[in-house]
Amino acid sequence: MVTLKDVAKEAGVTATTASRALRGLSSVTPKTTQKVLAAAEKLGYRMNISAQSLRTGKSGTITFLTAGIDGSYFSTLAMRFAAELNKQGRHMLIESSRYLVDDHGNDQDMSYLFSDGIIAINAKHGSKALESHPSVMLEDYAMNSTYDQVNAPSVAGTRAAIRHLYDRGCRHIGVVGAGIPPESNPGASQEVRLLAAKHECQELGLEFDDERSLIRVSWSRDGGVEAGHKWADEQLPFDGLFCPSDGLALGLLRGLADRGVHVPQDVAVIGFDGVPDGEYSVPTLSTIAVDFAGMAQAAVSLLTRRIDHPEEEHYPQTVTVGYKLIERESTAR
Amino acid sequence: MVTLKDVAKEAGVTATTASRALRGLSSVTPKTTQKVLAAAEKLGYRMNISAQSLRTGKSGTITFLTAGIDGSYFSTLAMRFAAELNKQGRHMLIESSRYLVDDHGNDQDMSYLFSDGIIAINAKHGSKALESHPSVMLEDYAMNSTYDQVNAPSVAGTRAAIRHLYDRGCRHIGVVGAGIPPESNPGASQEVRLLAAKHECQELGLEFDDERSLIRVSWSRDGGVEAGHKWADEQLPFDGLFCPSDGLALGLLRGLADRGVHVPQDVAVIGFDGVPDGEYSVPTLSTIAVDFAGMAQAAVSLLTRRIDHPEEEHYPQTVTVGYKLIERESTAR
DNA sequence: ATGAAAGCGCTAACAT
DNA sequence: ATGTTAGCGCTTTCAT
Repeated sequence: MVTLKDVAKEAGVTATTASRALRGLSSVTPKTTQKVLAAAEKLGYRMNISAQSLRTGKSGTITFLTAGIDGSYFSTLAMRFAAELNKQGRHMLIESSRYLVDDHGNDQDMSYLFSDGIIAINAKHGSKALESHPSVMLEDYAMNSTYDQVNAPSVAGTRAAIRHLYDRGCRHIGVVGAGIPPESNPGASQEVRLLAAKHECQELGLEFDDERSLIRVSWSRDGGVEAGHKWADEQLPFDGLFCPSDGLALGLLRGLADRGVHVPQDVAVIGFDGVPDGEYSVPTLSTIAVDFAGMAQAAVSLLTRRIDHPEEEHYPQTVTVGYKLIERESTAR
Repeated sequence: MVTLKDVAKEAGVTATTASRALRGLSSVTPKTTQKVLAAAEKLGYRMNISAQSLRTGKSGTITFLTAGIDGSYFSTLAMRFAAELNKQGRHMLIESSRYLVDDHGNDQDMSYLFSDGIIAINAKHGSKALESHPSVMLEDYAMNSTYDQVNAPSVAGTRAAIRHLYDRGCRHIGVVGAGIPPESNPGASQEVRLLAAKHECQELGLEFDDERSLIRVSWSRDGGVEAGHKWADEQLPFDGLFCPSDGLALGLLRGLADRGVHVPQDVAVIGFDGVPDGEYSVPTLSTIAVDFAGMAQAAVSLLTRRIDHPEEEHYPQTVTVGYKLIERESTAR
């Protein structure tokens, strides 16, 4: 293994100078720098990140903590973050939170903690990992959080979606998803969007009943399929359906197709997120496209600041990014 | 920051003993181990991975090197690998190779090299990163490779797909994708599958013309859309279409829908990969489902062996995993 | 079964 | 502008 010492010897300087040259510090003569660079190249030198990290206390790595990256939503989001971090010369470590807790809900494996900061989505508060690092929570929505938060525009976006259905002539709007009121919280965005949908319906003077206006299914593509079957089989009275995620909406489209239902003629459908898949579905999916890139930028910049200036006092900040209503076939009528 | 020393002091032992206790070595009294564990817990000790890694020369991390994880194919694959690695107590670092080369094609950022091994997909040979680590190439297909390879069953799977179209009555089979012969190589699997399709067609006694049997489009969902338009607009004579990736197939379905073409009545379509999306498309997509989990297992075990036994001589190995033909609506006729 | 000492490869602080 | 020294936190000899 080629170490800095080897490079230094080859270049006829000490390790310190070699280190400085490699990092491009201006205190080194251009000529010396050249010699060092040439020596490194010649020997095929690769820096030992562990050593650097041990010495400097920084690893240049951020952990993206998520239950999984399967599905377009997570992979699209994860890619945005990777791109944003790479821009800064940092690297992204993806961890599946599902492997990190034991049966008692305690952190199981903590080795990922060597990263400089954590970006977590749908994580529970108070975990040791989050506490001991600069962290940003995505889609958290907790009030008075001690973490920085970066959220999708769930309220504004949902209202825009409902209003869009209304503008397209829908007067009986249904919402697909799990229950509203006290129910448990498998992702806070779900609850927020469901509530916002209710409010907007009421504001538009539409009837909204917690029992009957909701198609209660799981928050997944399969849940969407089930909702589609229900709409047809139980002859639900909705002429417009809001899905608080594109996955749900894409499943719904499939479920309705199973029953020969025509979208948007028989019922209009709109999703939320703006994953690329909605561009290719049959019919194509109208949706609220969230500014994923903006989320990545915001989160990374929040994190970077805390990492680079650990001495500054930290005031938790909440960023809500923008959205764009994308009108496609599923509401074209 | 709580270090091993602090824990040792709290437990009334030395750092050496504390280290041994924490690692569960049998040379430590159960009683001492308990004391150390309790001290660690009490102080909220978290091991410094950089230090451990510097000392042992292992980081417990594998890099998954890919151009991007967008799209179901990559994210599904990446998740399988993350799961497999987590089973072994290792962690997965995802790197986008697109950020790792400068304009001259040289490695740009090499810091990710701190991982113990690399799993690369669609990577070019000979990069420093790959050379200096235990690495496994996915979907490589190069003969006489010096790397371990883990491949999808491109030949067998493709032939099964073509035969399936044939069994469903198709006698004019078209293949969607970029050109066969000398063309450049944006992913070796593409070329292999195209060739296998040609061979199988010929074996079945079907006409296959390099010019006319191929719908030349880019290897992407948009390429699939374009192929669909072409089929309709140019009245191509195919009654069955093979897409060497599900992305292509899903795009094709959309492109055909744009022109009001009915699948499978007007033309049958089959894909390759077996991503979950095909289960929800309209129509649902017949496909060759690759054993992703098997790929992950094989690659990780190959890698693990080399990492844990660096002294063993290395004979590059090629693993080809299995597949399953999944018959869905797009070929149901 | 436990401890003492050395050192992994790097960089920050302090000379010169 | 460059060198010397020390030490980041851990594990691995080698003693005891």
